[in-house]
Amino acid sequence: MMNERYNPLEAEPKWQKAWADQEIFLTRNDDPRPKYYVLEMFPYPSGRIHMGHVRNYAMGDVVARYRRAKGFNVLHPMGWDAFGLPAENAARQNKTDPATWTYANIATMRGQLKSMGLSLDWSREIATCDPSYYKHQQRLFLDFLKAGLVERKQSKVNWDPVDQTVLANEQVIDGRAWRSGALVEQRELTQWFLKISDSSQDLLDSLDTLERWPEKVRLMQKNWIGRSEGLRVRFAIDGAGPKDAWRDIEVFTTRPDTLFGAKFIALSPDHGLSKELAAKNPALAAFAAECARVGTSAEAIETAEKKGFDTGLRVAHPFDPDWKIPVFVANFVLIEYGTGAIFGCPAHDQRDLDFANAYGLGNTPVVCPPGQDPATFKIVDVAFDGDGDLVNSRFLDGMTVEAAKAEVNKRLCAADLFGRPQATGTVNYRLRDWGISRQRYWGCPIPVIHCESCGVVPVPADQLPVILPTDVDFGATGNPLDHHATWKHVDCPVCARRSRRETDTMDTFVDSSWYFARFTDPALGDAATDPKTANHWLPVDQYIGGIEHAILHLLYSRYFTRAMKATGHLGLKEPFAGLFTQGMVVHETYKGAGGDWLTPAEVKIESTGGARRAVALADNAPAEIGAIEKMSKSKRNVVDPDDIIGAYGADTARWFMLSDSPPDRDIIWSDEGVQGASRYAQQVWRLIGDLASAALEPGAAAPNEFSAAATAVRRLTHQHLQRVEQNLERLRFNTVIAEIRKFSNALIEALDKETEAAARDAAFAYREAADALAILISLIMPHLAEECWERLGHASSICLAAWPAVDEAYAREDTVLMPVQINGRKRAEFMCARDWDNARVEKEALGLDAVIKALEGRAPKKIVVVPQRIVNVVV
RNA sequence: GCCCCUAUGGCGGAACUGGUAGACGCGUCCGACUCAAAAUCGGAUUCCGCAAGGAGUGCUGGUUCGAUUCCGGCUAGGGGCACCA
Repeated sequence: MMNERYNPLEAEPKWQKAWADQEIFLTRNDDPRPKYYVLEMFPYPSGRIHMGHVRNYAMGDVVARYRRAKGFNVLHPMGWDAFGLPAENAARQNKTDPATWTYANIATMRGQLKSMGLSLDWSREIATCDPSYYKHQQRLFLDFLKAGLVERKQSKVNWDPVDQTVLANEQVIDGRAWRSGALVEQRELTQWFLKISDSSQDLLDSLDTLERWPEKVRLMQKNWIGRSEGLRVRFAIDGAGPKDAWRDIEVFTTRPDTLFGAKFIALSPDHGLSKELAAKNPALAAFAAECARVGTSAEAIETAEKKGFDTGLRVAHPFDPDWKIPVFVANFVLIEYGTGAIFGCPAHDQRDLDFANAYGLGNTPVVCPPGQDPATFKIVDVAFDGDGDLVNSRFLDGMTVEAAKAEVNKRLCAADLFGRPQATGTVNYRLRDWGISRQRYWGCPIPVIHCESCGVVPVPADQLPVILPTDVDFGATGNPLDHHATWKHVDCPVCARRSRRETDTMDTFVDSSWYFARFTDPALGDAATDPKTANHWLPVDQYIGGIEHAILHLLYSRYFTRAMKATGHLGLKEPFAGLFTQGMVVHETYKGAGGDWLTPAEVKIESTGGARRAVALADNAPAEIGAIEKMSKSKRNVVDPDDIIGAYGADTARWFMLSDSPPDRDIIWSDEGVQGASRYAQQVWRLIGDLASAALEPGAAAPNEFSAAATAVRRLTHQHLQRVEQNLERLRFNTVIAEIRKFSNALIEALDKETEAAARDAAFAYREAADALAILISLIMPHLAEECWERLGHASSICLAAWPAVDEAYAREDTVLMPVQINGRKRAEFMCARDWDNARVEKEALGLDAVIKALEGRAPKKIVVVPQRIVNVVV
C-alpha cells in the first residue's frame, strides 16, 4: 500500500495550536473528578532548555496524559525558578538588568517547551521573581517570624569572596562555593535563619511515611539529618574553685562505654574555655589562629595532621577523682557539633588514636573483639570500633558495649557534680538551621526594617510587597541594594524614625519551597494559598526531578510545608507523596587534534568494520572519541533540543528520551537512537494507515462471535494494553516503549497474514487494536497520535479519549508453552491448557519424546510441577 | 574511612513475588527492491562447535528440584556523607 511519509514539522505546530485554541490542558479547580497532581521540578531560566529538561518533562507528560486518559482531573503546571545569581552575573557582564535578562530567557524557554507539545496548563505559569509571587513569600516570612519559626542570630558563615555572598553549609562543596568555585572563607555576620533543626525528629520520622520515594533519597535525607544518641558528661576541672567561671568541661559522646579508655579531653579552638585561656596565653592564641587559617578546604583538612595544644589543665575522671586527664585544644574538634568538646579514647576511635600517638598519650583497649584474648589484645595504629566485651573497665568488665553504655548512663545521670547531674542523655542532630540571608540583589527582599529604637520591625502587611528597585548599579562588588541611594532608607513603621531597610534577600531555595502550593491557585491576590484549594490538590501525587535535589530542595520543601501548616496556609506536612528522580542525559565527548573539545555537531562519526572513528567536520582531521559524560558546556558534548526538534520533531525526541534506558539511570544520547525513534514514528504512521483500511468505522458495535483470527488480534490488544499499563504504573517508560513496539510488531505480522477480504469480526478487532495503539502512542508521541487518530476517523482530539479498558478474558492466555526441565536443565516444551491439573501436566511431560530420550530409562525421583510455569523432573 | 547502589551479548537494556536468560531497540552481516543511493522490506546475530552437544548473568562458596533473582566472602565501577565524637 502506498503511504505518504508522516511530516512532524508540519503536524506538530498544527496540533499544538489546536490544543491551545481548544484549551484542552486547562485545569479547573472545581472539576468534580478525582484529582491527580503531577509536577516536574521547574527550571531555572538560564537561557535555553537542555536535554535534561526534555527528559524530565517528557516523563512528567506521560504521567499527566496517562492520568488524564484514566479519568483524573490532572494538574500539570509549569513555572520558573527565576531568582538567582546568574542573572546578576549577566547584568554585570552585559549591562542588562537582571529582570530584562530573566524575562527574555523565560520567553525563549517557554517557546521551546511549547514546541515539545507538553500537556501543560500554561494559564498557571508563575515566575518566582515576579512581585505577584514574592509578595506572598514575604508575607509567609513575616508569618513565620511571628510564629517563632524564624530567628536572627550571629553566626559564622561561609563567605564566598567571588560572588560576595553567604553560602549554606550545604552549598559548600570541598571547601569551595558550589557556584563560583571560590575558596570559602569564614566570617561572622548576623543572619536570618529558619529553625529547621527544631523539626529534625519530625523530618526524620516522617521519612518512613514517604513510601513512594526512592529508598536512596530517604536514606540520604536520614544521613543528612544525622541523628545520634549519646551522653553529655561533665568532667570537673582539677583545682578549680567555686569562684572560677569554668569548673567543669562538658563533652558529648556516643561511646560512654569507653570512658575507662579515656586519655585526653579535646576542646574546639572556638570553645568558650579555649577562648578564655587564649586571652591569657599568647601561644594558645597563636595556635587557635593557625587552626582558623587552615579553613574548611578539603585539601587542608585532609592533609592537616591532628594537632593539639596542651592547656595545662587537668580534669578528674567521672568515676575516679584521683584519675587526672589532660585537656588539649585540638584542630579536629568542631564547635558546631555536640558541645564543642570531646573525651578521647584512642583505642576505639581512629582520630583519637592518631592524636594520642602524635602526643604520646598511649591507649588502653577497653572493648575486646570476640575471639581475642584480652591479655594480649593491643592497639597500635588501627583503632577498633566494633562490638565486643568490656575489659580494663572495672565494674563494666565483661559487659557488652550496649550494656556498658546503659550502665554508664545510669550511674552518671544519677551522680551529682556541683549540684547538677553529672551527665544527661542527649540526642544530637547534624542538621543545622537554614540560613536564608543572601547579600544579593536578585532575590526576594526580606521584609523587615531596622530601627535604632524599635529594633527589627516587620514591614506592615499593607506595604507589601517590598519591591526590588530597578535603578541599581552593578558597577561595584557587593550587594547593590546596600549601595542604593534611596531604597534602603525608610521611616520606621512604629516610631517614624529614619531607619534602614534590610538589604539582604532570601536564598532561592525559599522560592522553590512552596511553588508547588502556589500552582494550586496562582492568581490568588490576597494570600499565598487558598487552604481549601491547596489541600485539595496537595500532596503532589508524582513529583519528578533530578537526583541532585535529593537533599536540599526536598528537605527545605518538606520543612516549609510544615511551617506553612503551622501558620495556617496549608493543612499537611508532606508536600510530595510520590517522588521520582530521573537520570542524567550523557553523551560522548570529542577532542580535536589541538586538544580542544568539539561539539557533536562539529564531528562526523564514521564506522568501518565495526570500529568507530570521529572526524572533525571543519578540517577533516581525526578527532578523539572520549568518555561518555554528563552533557556540559565545558566539555561541549551538548545536543541542543531545538536542533533535534527542528530535524526530527518533538515526538521523536520524546520517544528516544524514554526508550532504551530505565528512567532513573543515565541515558546516552546517540544519533542512531534518535534515528531509530524517528523510523518508528514512520512505521506507526504506515501501520495505522493499513489498520484504518482494514478496520470498521469508529464506535462500531462488537459482533457476537469472533473467529480464531479475530480473537487472536483481540488478544494481542488486551495483553499488550495490560502490560503497558502495568509498566506505566511503575514509571518504567523504557519497558512501556518495548511493549508498545511489540504490540505494533505483532499487528504488522497479523495484517500480513490476512489474505481474504476482512470479515466483520476481524475488522472490529482491527478497529479496537488501532484505537488502542493510537492512545498508547499518544502518551509519548502526542502529535503523531493526533494525526493517526484523525486518520482513523475520529472527530475530537485524542487527548480527550478515554483509556481503553483491559478485558481480562482476552488478556489471559488459556494455553501456555510449558518448559520441561530434567535436573534443572531445559530439555523439552509442550503446549499446556490452563485448566489441566498437575497429574495431567506430569503425564503429558513424561510422554514427550525428548523427555523419554533424556531420561534414558531412569525413573524420576521427584517431579515438580509449577502450574502455568514449569515442570522439573529430578532423576 | 563509613553508608548506599550497580555489575547480564558488540552496545543500551529485559526477565512479575526463585521457574524457558538475552524481550524491545541500537549496531553489524546477508538478501530483496533500485542504474545507483536513500528510504523500506525479509533473514541472521550470547559464546565454543559443521553438527550432536556443551558453556554462560563480575569472581567465589552456599541454600534449593530449580538462582540474574536469596545468603556468605571477594573484585570492579558509580554515588552520598565525613575530622559529626
